[in-house]
Amino acid sequence: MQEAAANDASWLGRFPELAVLSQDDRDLLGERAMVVSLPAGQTIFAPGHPAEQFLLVLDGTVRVQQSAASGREIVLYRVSSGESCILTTACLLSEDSYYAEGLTETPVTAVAVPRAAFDALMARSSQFRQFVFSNYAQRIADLLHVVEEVAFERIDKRLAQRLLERVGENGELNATHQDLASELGSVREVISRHLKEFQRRGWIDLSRGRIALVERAALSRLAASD
Amino acid sequence: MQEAAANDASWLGRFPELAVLSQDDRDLLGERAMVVSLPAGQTIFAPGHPAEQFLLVLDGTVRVQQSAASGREIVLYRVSSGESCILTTACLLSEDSYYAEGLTETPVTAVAVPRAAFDALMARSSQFRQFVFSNYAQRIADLLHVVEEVAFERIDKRLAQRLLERVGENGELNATHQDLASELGSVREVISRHLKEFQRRGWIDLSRGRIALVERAALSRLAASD
DNA sequence: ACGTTTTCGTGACTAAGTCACAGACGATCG
DNA sequence: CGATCGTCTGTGACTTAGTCACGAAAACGT
Repeated sequence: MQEAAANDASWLGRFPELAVLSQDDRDLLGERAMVVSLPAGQTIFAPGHPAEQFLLVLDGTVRVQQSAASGREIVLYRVSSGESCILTTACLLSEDSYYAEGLTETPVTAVAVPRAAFDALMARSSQFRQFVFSNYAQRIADLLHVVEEVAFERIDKRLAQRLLERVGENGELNATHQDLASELGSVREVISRHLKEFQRRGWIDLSRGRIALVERAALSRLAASD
Repeated sequence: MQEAAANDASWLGRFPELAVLSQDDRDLLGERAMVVSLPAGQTIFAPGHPAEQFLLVLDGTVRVQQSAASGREIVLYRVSSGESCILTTACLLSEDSYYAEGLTETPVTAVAVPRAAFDALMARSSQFRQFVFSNYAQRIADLLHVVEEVAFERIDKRLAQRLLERVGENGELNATHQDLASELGSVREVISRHLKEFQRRGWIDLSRGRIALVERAALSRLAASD
């Protein structure tokens, strides 16, 4: 973890909801918060290893996922630039362990607000409270969305959605079948078979660790089907 | 909705975490909060119909569930005596609609804290903030548990767990197969078949709208199996 | 007692997940 | 270059879960 100079709160521009803070509150953040850099693949929080800071992501993405004893995993949501990793604060307060973990998916630059500064801002700034609450609300909405998908949606539809979500500018994704299975809380074999069927229909092109989307429209249609 | 006399904050005894509030804060709740009575089957909040008050449940239970377009449902968690219906506050802040709804499952007595009083307490009482945050944390933990179960657990195990959870003092439950399917986010036929199998093994006794647990130990074993 | 509504049972089928193993690709190193 | 090794992918056979289409049985009201 690298620290930048304190007192530099230029990063505040990334968080429109914090722009409304008073000068005093902005100063507090400038003084107490630190910009940190994390490599990809770093664990931010995990069961039995809660985070001690409130993180605001500037660059990169943090993946929050749940792992089962069987080894199966499911991605709950991602925290990206301009968003906060609010679950870390909830982790601190819950006696029950969480079984959710946060990992940096890319190198991440983030602002770490120490617990004491976080508490102080919660106490004195209604705008900051508003920011924190709307973050909670967003994450709860994300979790409800996951429940809905896992409980009620077909896997081929969900797979098509993910392919479209995660495709890069070049129309490709670098992901193994196992990676996609872990995204969706499914297993490789099932994903492999559906990908194969997509390929048979000419929708995608498969190679080892790489998927190229050929017929985006067809995938979109499946992704939007009821 | 019936209101009780204001200024009577004797209900505070039900919330140990609020016992630590200052006298001023307790007075505020006594003055502004109102005890309300709701019949069973009442909708507390629903998509496009958010609640405008922070509810603290004194008696009865509120069921929070999610409904899919197909008609399938899943219970997310229940709010019972001494707990708060914190999702209502998150609902207010989230632009995305929620698709979760809250229903009184029994007649419910609750304390309704108006928005303004809630905001005032959040501003001035760290203990109240602590209370609200730990409520959020608990509900998030509940949601994570639902995700884990739906994504990774077998339906027979989950069914056994529910039977044990929801059985009454007399060793019976009044629930249709459809009710149990809606609890678990499954469908009636699947539940019927598993119940039938449980009965064949002598674990339960079935009659219309009623299930009697005969071999609780066997159900517990299944519920705890990995 | 009769028709109506709700609940439950069941067979035949599709979708998803499990298990076991084989083959194929790509990097690395003599 | 070709052999080797770890990872990734393909596939068949099977179990579990969900869908669809019925029909039968139990409770309910009049």
